[in-house]
Amino acid sequence: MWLRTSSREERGGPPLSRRRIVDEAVALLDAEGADRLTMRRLAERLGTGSTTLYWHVKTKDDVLDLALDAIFAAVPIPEDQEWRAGVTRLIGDWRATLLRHPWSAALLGRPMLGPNVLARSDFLYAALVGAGVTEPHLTAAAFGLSNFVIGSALMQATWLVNADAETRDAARDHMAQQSDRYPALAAHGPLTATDGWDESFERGLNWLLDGIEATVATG
Amino acid sequence: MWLRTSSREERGGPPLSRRRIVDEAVALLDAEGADRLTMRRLAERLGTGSTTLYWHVKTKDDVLDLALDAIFAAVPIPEDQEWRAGVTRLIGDWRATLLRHPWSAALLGRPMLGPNVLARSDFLYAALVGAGVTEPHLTAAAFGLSNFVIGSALMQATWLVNADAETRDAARDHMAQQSDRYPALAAHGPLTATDGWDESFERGLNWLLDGIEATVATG
DNA sequence: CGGTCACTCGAACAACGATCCGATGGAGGT
DNA sequence: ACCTCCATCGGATCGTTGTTCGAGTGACCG
Repeated sequence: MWLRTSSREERGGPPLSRRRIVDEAVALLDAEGADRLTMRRLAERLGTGSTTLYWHVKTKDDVLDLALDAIFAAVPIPEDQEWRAGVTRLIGDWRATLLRHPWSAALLGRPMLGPNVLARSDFLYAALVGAGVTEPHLTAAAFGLSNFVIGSALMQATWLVNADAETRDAARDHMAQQSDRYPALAAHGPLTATDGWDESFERGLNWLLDGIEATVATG
Repeated sequence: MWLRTSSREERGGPPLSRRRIVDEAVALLDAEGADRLTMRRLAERLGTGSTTLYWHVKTKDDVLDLALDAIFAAVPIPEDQEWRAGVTRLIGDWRATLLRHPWSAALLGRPMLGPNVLARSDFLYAALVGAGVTEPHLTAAAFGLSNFVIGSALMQATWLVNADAETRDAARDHMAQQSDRYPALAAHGPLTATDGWDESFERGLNWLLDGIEATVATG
């Protein structure tokens, strides 16, 4: 009896649940990246066998979908704000969350239909409608803002993930070596520098918001 | 001698080369999608052994990087146009190419440093500089436009790839079932419809271009 | 003719996602 | 106290993947 191996202490704390699996998956993704997430490794961190996970979850893709939606719980839904301030905050927090979990960039190519994502998309639509934006500008505004955040986070996360000095230096050398072939790029584009990205993001976001705001003024 | 299996006719035509591998990889990706691309299957289509590919290419990721860059050869670099028309064309063709090869969306999370991508980025920078856009607006403009195309194509390709009626209907049902939880979304957002995307894309692009144009007017 | 060089490929390895089938253990009934 | 049931777990295993190793093959050059 005391030699039993399956006491709750020797396993990973509370009983296994979909919730615990997803939380641990996010932790593992944060720590080691998207390609290091394995059902076996995930199970090991949870103190269970790998096959046990399949009782709570149908496939590995489900884990990824759930993990991707889970991180957006950290994006607060603004309340009682003027529409533009609220949208700016939502989009900014959205981007910050994507960048805090750079592995999420690689997963953006799958349908995002989780409750957290839907709730925040719903807020976005509601805020735009409340601002007086009407079709066909409404769809364009919602899509434009979403696409802008996603693209922005994807590009920046690409360089956050490959942040090893080797890749970075190789890229810089590669560019410098062919600076005659890409003159404008060599003169202005620090492609691997993530310094001005926050400011650039804000600028682009404001261009979009200005355009959206103009449609409600002129109809 | 006549029993020899390695005559050129029994293998795949001309001798193997990096060029042929990449072309066939693009064809395979177009035909079956990103997850069906296997070194073995790719080799089979080329009429060679799977391990032979590793003589011309270091890893599978190299094949993906090369294939991703290869498709942008189909994006013509505009010439002799007013800057806004040229940029609009470039971005539009860029998006069209991404959508013509929907598997590319899943690969956008990797550094794009191929010659085709760099040449077109160089044109974008040059066009903006020629228009009189200066820092810090220049970086923001280039990033904003790039991010917008990438995000837009990524979102739309997500639904092109999962275009099976099953997934689509399931998504629609899932939304309709919880329309009380997401009222604004249910009222306006046909998330799975790709109808108005072209128009929405153009609208968003023009908002960005308007904003960029304004910075050159006011300094 | 001998040798070098570019190129090819079968066998093999480790790791992966996924699944079968059996073991375990606690709750609840009798 | 015993049995039954069912949620929960895991060892063994299957098929597939990316990649390496070393042995080949033929063309070309001296």
